[in-house]
Amino acid sequence: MTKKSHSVTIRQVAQKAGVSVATVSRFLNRSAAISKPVSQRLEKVMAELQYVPHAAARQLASRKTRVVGLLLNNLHNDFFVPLLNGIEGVVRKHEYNLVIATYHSGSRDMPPPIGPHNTDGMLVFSDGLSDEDLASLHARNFPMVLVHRTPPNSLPIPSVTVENKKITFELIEHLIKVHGRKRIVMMRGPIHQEDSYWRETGYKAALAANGIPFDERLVLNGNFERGIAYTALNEFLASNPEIPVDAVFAGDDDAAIGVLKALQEKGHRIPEGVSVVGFDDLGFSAFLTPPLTTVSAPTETVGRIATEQLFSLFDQQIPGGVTLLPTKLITRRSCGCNA
Amino acid sequence: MTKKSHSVTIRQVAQKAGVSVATVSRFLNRSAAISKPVSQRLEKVMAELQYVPHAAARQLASRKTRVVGLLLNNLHNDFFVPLLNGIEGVVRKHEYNLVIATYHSGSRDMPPPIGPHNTDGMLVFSDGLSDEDLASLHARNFPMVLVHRTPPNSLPIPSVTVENKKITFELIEHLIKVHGRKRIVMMRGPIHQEDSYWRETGYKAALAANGIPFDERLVLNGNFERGIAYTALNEFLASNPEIPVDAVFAGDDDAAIGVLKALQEKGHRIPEGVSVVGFDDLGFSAFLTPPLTTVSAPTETVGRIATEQLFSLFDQQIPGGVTLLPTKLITRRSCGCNA
DNA sequence: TATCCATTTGTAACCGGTTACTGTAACCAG
DNA sequence: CTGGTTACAGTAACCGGTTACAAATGGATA
Repeated sequence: MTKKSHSVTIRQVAQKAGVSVATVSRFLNRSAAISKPVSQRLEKVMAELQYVPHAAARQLASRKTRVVGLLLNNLHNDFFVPLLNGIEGVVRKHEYNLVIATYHSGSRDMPPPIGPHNTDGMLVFSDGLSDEDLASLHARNFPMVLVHRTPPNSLPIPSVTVENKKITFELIEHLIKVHGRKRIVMMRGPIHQEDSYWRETGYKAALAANGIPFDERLVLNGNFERGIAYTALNEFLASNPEIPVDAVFAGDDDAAIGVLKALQEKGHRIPEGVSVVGFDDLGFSAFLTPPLTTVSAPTETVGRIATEQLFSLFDQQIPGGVTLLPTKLITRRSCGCNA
Repeated sequence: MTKKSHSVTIRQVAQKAGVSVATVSRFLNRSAAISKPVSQRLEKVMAELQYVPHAAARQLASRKTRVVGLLLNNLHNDFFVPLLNGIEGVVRKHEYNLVIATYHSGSRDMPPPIGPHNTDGMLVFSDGLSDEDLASLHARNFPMVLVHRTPPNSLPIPSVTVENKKITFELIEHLIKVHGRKRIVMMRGPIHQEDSYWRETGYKAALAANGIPFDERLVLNGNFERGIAYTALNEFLASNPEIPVDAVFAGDDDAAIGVLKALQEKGHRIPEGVSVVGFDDLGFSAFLTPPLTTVSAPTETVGRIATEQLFSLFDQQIPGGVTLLPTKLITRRSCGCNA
């Protein structure tokens, strides 16, 4: 067993090509003009030696990591596939690397795994970093873009998210006005998650606007996860058989899967007995049983724009403020439409 | 604008604590015993200074990155959520970082973004690395675990995947024997993808075992992607109206979504007119219209085991050979069962 | 008290790049 | 022929840690 054989260094390349290390470095980074003959010689030698620059050495010397971080609460939702896809595309285009890590408010006894020490900047989609953490990182001039979260104290940290409140208002009002629903259960998302907060606000506003009293008992914790939503709704149904639920807003499409399962197992007919609606319009949502009424959110675009803004921060360009992408109501059968 | 303010170094900590840098380093890495009073003093000083070790410097000196890489063809499939979840959990448990990158055979003009120069080892779920690439990395002693791919030339590279051929045989035979299907379209996955290969083999074997002649025209490219599957099936239906298709094996559940869409748009009734089956049993599959008959594959477990094997390679432990996880037929309505 | 061993700490040479500063050659105008 | 550019290349000091080796400390033993 030879030891880790990445032993080809810039000095070996330099020696073999008969030039100095500075020349090789400049050639690698295009940081100065190198004469044609020398360039060609270097190209050949590097190929022969299979030279690959050592990332850590480069990072140490140049003080840039060429890495962007993505901090997530968890990885339990199909929502992350389009998001990651949008992010990764931009990261790769810039020839950076992407490190993803989960970190949520429950892990606050350990430091965040990514930060200024190992990334040039990061995308924050996590409640693991408190407002103070964000402020302190921002004060240290660390490039960040918030995803589905607005900056604290109106700090000039760019933020990319989607419109939640108005569309949820529409969604709930649709249930009330078009389908005559009155006892609408709402499954909350993770606590302190902003989408969740605004969706709840929209939900309450729609109830109020239509003269339906708000009933605290109808708000459950679905956590934007099918399993948790399934359990929560089951418990609710079992312990409150006297409440005549006629609709469920699942919080998001993932949770909607758990909601459908729980309701169908109890023999509820959807949408005849109970309407179900979600949020996000994930790829599968049009094909659920029944097809899910939901809100389409441009998740891949969120990822793409957020990452582009992060890179523009690297270039010291003006930050983008809060970017609020439009959402759209998608009515399918699960609410009672298209029957 | 102050410059990147991560300026607290180990020497400052050492000076303020009145010890040498070696002591601080040893304390950080627990690489030698440090006396109680010194430890406490260091702890306090590091907190005061908010010292965070510089990852690149550490990597350079210790010749370890504490990073594991994951190479993927793309990020277009919900399949990746459980896979990533399994991987990330193990990575975090070991206090490593995870960098994910897409790299497929079409990107072969550029070098892979991750490798020995920036990771301690990697998980390969990608056709971007040829068998020769793998062999060469393995020869250089670079820890790797293959995911859904078997090692070339029976090289001792651990590999974790799921049983494809036998279960696909069962799946197709189920269509034939139980539901009397004879003209079964098969949507291939990405070319050179092994799951795809074995599923195709199982498909052919089932046809042969049941006296159904293989018809090349019925094999389409679905690429394990809903959009591509949708387009491919649409084109097929449009240009071969004379072929009386009575079943479609979508290749995987993601493609099944596109298949359902294309068939339903053409007015086919599922499962009465055409049976549809998938593979993977993703979270949504039981809730499609109609519920999808598929094969359940322990994807999160694949991710977890593969990552654990990678870490055991780091410890020089004996590699694990090929791990073949069991799969299981799940019959639902889309094939004609549970009508 | 002198000697020895074990434990803890310190000094300084790396790790493999980047880059400020310097040097040299080639070319031009005067 | 000389002085001044311009264009390219080289030397060596960093970047912030790790660790081999050496040394100091202190307690036990003779």
